[in-house]
Amino acid sequence: MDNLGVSTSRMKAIEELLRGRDSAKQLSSVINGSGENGSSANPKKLVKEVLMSFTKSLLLLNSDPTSESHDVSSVQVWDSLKQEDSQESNCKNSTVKSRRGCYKRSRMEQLREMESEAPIDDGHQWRKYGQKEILNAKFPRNYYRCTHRDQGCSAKKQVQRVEEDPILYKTIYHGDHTCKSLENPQIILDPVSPSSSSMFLSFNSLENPVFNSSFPTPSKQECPFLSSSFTSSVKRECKEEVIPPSTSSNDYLISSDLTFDDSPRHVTLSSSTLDSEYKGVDISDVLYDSAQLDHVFEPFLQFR
DNA sequence: GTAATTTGACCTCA
DNA sequence: TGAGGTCAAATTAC
Repeated sequence: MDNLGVSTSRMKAIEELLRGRDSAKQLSSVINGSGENGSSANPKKLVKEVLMSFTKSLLLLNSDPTSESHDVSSVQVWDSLKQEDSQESNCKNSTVKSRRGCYKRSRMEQLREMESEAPIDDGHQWRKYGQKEILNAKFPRNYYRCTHRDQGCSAKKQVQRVEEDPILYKTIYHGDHTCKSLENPQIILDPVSPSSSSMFLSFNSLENPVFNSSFPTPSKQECPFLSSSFTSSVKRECKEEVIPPSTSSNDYLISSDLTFDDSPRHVTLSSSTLDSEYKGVDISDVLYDSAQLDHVFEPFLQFR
């Protein structure tokens, strides 16, 4: 696609990301104790700036209807916009038993198609209701529907590994969420601290080995501070496909209430959302040098 | 005990 | 007619 039609929202988002990257670099310098650029900046302030940058960028991208970057970690293709087929199945009046298999086939419904390097966590809760071997396809197709179907939410999705590139997962969304589970699926606020600017970031572990090695895909017990939707989805997908942790993306909930202990090299997680045993995790290895930061930001900025 | 997943059967539609 | 989508009982996980 060409970039001529880049919207102002996207340009602003990119500006925000660049600003965030600068702040992250400064933060990196502070953590490394290099103090270059004469940066005596307050690390707390820098963290807030980085988080603010991500938040603003994601808001901008999500509010931009022309943006293809609703999910910055994936390639999204608005496959087709079709009218919802209002035709109700004529099975409505039949008994529960005889209604088996009665469904609206997605002939004219709205669908979105996207590919990502790991099963996408879009912030919504999904329940798997089927798996099907597809003719001439190496991998089965998995069928999910919104957990809040009882609230009338008809959103569904199909997930299937891409044959040509098994690292990729193709996700097709059918219908929109009418449930209130999340109004903005790309930005997940930490339910424990709703006032915080916590947000959900997706880092590609293949492109960012530092994340991969530092953060193997955790279970919920192992990492209770991670978004529950993240851990549940990863757990489910891994169980189905036995995805080794090294091939799944690592999505982490970054909380804004990071604090710093006396040593500038040690960044300590002391979020209220952490269980005591996870407080004191040293993430300085993650934010070690600015070269790695560039690597982290690279996928976000490639849309320029 | 409850919720989620698995899987074979069933149904629709091209 | 068969591929694909869904149902729902059985099973598993928490």
